[in-house]
Amino acid sequence: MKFATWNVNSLSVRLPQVLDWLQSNPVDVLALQELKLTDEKFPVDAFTAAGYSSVWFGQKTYNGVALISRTPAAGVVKNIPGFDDDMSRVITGTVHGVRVIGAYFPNGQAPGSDKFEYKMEWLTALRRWVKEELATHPHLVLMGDYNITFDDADVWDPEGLRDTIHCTEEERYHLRALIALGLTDSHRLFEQPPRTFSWWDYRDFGFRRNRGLRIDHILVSSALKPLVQSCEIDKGPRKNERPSDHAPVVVDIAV
DNA sequence: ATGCCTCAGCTCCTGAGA
Repeated sequence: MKFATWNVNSLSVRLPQVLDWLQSNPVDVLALQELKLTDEKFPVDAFTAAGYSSVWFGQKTYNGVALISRTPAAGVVKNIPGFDDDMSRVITGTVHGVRVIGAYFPNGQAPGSDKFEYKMEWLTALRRWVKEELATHPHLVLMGDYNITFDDADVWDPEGLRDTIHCTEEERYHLRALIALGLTDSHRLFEQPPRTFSWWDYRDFGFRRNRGLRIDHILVSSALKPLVQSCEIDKGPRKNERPSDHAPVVVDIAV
């Protein structure tokens, strides 16, 4: 099975690109983030016509997540149970026995800000939710836009960006705490080219200069780890006209 | 230069993203 995650930065704008990409990359599950549309505007018919089932959790202007899958997702849960949140950031469902959590982690803006504090609380709540889900679903994939880099290798300018948002020790602590639940970063299971990123700033020719960050991740449970065949970041869509600032990440798991 | 793009919306500027 192939699993992919893609922050599309407005599904209304990016729908044709998503459909094109799915046609060339017929993955089994695609997690989308930053839909930036309300539930009634979700283009369910377009995905149905493309042979995909959809579950979604939209929001006006900001956030919004979805799971697009070849076979319908079961046991769908929206956001983090027990964590009061007015933003639509998480959608969970089971596809072919694999529990899939698609998540749009908070940006956090800047260390010390209210939004950073919210990010920390959200990360603590997410970890509890993932731990609960792992207890009943040994086959689990946690994927999405994490808005956190693991270490310097994920950052185009580690010195210049040290301790800035996405690169702080506090954020990385939470990322390691997710790993400590028994999850593995599928990207690092394989030899990867240096300076491999998943996001590039729209400004200042960020993509052309490969000034990016690796902040979109696919973490897999310990039962899935030995079954992971590949993990690739597809820079193709970033070369489109009017691209998302993020590229899709794709993992192939023999399950 | 708290900017440089891009997107949404109470749209001709502002907030947010990362």
